[in-house]
Amino acid sequence: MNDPAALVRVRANPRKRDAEATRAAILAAAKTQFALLGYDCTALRDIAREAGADVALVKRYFGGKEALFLEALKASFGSDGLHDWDRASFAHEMATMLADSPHVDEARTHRFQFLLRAATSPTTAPLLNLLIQDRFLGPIRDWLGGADAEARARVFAASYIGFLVERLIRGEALLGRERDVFIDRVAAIFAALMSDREAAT
Amino acid sequence: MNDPAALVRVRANPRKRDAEATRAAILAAAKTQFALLGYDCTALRDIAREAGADVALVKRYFGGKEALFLEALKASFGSDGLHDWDRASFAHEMATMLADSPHVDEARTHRFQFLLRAATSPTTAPLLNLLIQDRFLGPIRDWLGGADAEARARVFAASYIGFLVERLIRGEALLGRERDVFIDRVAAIFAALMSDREAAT
DNA sequence: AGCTCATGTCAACGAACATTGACATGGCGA
DNA sequence: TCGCCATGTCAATGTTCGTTGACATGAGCT
Repeated sequence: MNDPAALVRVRANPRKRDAEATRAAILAAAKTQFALLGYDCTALRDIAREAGADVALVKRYFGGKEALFLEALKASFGSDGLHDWDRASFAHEMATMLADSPHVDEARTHRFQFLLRAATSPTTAPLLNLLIQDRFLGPIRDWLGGADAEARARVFAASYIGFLVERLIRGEALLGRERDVFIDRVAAIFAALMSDREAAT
Repeated sequence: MNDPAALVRVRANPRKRDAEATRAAILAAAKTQFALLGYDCTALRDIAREAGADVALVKRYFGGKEALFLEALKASFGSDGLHDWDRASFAHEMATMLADSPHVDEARTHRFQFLLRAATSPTTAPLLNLLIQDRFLGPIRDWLGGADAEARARVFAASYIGFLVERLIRGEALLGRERDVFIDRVAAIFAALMSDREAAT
């Protein structure tokens, strides 16, 4: 995004003619840009410039914008991040991450921002149904386990996305007691969903 | 959206020269289109066609696309819908609405879809901070009441948006036991947030 | 009726975009 | 060293968009 440093870097380190490296660079830039701006607001030219390549190469290596988007989306969900969470501390840690600034867990945030952007763009939303099932809802369901894992995973995923949007909208950081209450409440939601025993009302 | 019926209707009921009516028609069409497609994917020409007006009138009456969007956004949140909910049945009714097809509560869904689209578009997101505070978070906070209403309203609003996104992504309807569990879990979340006494973990 | 100004229509502009095919060029095998 | 093909570059095309100013027209007033 008008990053002069990137241009300098590109000119300083001209890639040797290497199709694979170029393809990878384009894909990496695509992941970033699509996650940041969404499908509609991302220009192939920007991706190409960020990757230090030409727009025409995008067409050559990926076929077109939509194909590039799909590949970037799939690549972003290659390794899911749930397996390595400690179940005991998960709810509280996740809630803390959601309460504080977006820079705490950049990589994870990035991936799910990508998902969110993809889900809320009318152009790409129809493409997501299957992918969501396989790479998002599925892993969550398996990780949750227990009875009615499917439905709980739905609520889990929905809440998660909602908190991401909230953090996206909210500019300033939460502080003091408001932050504590926010974390406690969010943690309670996740904790409840991790159990297959419905809490008493 | 290529709706021949709209064209026919327009030609059949040509508005008499009435600036106010034309302005209102454009604004109504804008509310629909912006909510449906988001800021970036909505073309002024489509809005004008839907309203049976000319593109130039958009400029004359509103000044430009961004101004029209802001006015449409504010107009969509003129009357908030929380006051008239029955508090006793709120959580379950809201959860049911979120579980079932988008057509159950068209108007309310519509308004919040507008908000969601506005929040997730990089073009319009920066404009939202104040509006969100005043017309969305504020009413929820007041409606919730009790201790730490601010923080609870944040979690409430975030969850709500998340469930809207989930419904947007999910194509098919929820059925049978999955639907029941979904509703119960979502209702539990809302119910917990309506109380200022944190549930025991 | 005639004038007039609010209201509506139209065509065009310039920018941004994805896509495409023609062209240049560097690296590698013969 | 020479030639070829993968790789990279460039310019052009067609489309869509927001915006703009010039022009037409109808309703209401004198």
